[in-house]
Amino acid sequence: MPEDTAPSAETQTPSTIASKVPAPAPTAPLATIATLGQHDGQSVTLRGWLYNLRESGKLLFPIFRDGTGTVQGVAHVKSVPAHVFDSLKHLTQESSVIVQGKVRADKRAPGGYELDVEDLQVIQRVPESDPYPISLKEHGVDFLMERRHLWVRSPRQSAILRIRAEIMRAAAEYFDNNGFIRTDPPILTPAACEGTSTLFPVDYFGDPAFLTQSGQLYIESTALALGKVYSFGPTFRAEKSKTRRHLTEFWMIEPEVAYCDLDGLMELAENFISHIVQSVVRNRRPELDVIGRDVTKLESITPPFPRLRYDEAAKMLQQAHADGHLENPFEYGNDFGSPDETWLTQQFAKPVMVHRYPAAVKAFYMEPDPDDPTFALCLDVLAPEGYGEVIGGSQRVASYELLKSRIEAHNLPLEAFQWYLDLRRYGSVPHAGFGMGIERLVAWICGLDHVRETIPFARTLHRIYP
RNA sequence: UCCUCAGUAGCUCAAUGGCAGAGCAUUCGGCUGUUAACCGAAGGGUUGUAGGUUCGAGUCCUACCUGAGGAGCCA
Repeated sequence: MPEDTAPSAETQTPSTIASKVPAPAPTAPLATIATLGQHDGQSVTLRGWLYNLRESGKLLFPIFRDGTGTVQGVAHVKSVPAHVFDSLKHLTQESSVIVQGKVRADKRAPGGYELDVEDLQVIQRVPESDPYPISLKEHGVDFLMERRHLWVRSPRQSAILRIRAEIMRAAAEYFDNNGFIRTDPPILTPAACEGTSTLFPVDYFGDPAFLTQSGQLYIESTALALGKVYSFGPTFRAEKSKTRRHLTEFWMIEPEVAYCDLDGLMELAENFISHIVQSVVRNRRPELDVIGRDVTKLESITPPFPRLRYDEAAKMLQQAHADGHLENPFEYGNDFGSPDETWLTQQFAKPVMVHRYPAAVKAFYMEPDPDDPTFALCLDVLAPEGYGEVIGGSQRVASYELLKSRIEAHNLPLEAFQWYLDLRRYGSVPHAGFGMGIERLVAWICGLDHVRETIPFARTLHRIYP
């Protein structure tokens, strides 16, 4: 209730007291800007902030935001009480207000409705001596990231966070509706999962420990207990990557399925991604419009996705270099470089699933292809429009002897993997899983050029504030 | 770790080696339908740091700091 949330005059510093005359709280029923259409012709109370203020003589055009959207108010000097007009006229950007007004459909309004202001209660007035730093004009990346705690209020950033939330909801929904059990792995781990990436060390009561880089090994365990499982949580990489695709802390959702092979995994991946994209198209259309995303490109994301063996992709890359589309030649047997991957995804309208990479360039736990053991039964899903890898996964090594020799060949500490080897000692089965980076998926679906805008507070190589 | 680029007013950016500038923001004034409103005025500067070249350096040179983009590695 407004009476409960309004700070008393005693708790405010003199400079932020809204008015010497305490304004009575508006009494009309509460509404949100997103649902104004249900109140056409009625007086409602909105609780929010002043986004912008324009004026034209005796007319004021305040734009309010409340977290659900923005609406333009209209206040004429003759139509509102004098103290309301005065405090509105000198109101500052991002001051918090409770405003009462009559909803009126108007063709000139971007959202279809305007609010004829009737009453106004200023909760906290931003002093003009220290104005809100993020103006409506252009700003640089560093300036905005330094004020990320305020930047999230902007319509574009809010829309992205709403789409992110829908992506996470739909992703969990897909697994929940298809018989998966969510089993979250630990974030504090005793050793590297893969022994490759650089990890963040932490002191665990005097013992060394690390922040997880993947929950995969742990959910292989729960998959053999529960059949179909997934995990969803933050993961950490201490690599000094400095690109538009990298964060040091990011969210990953990982399914793992017992009695699943590579073909089953590819089917899961294309259905999973399609479900997420179509949920966003269906449930977050206004937000996609706010950020200017071409929705037709998302509507076409349905199964099946194109599948490409590593061999075929390699031939395409070599041809692309011969034709002058790629600067550097692709050397068969290597993993794809970033420019290779970008070019490859631009050849397809849908995500492309590249499978069966050379085992030599892939992780130790990947099952070799029985048709040719120099290849791994693995899968990368590359998002279109140049976005690149959003999913990496594989069928896992099922044989105890092979897994043990792989661990030794990679110079990994065998004792740390005894529990993992147990999964092959007691009822080993073919199983497979993948990990999907949420931020890269958000970047692709939103059409962003950097992952730092896909998460409320991005952690990058040079940023841990705010 | 390597390569490239940048750092000037609160913000975004100009300034041939020769007086430190504009738009926005802020304050004041004007305007009864504005859409990042517009018009007029005012205040606002240790040009990232240290050194060097020069009659004279925001500009040229050296080192350093900070950030951005890319490579590698990955989701």
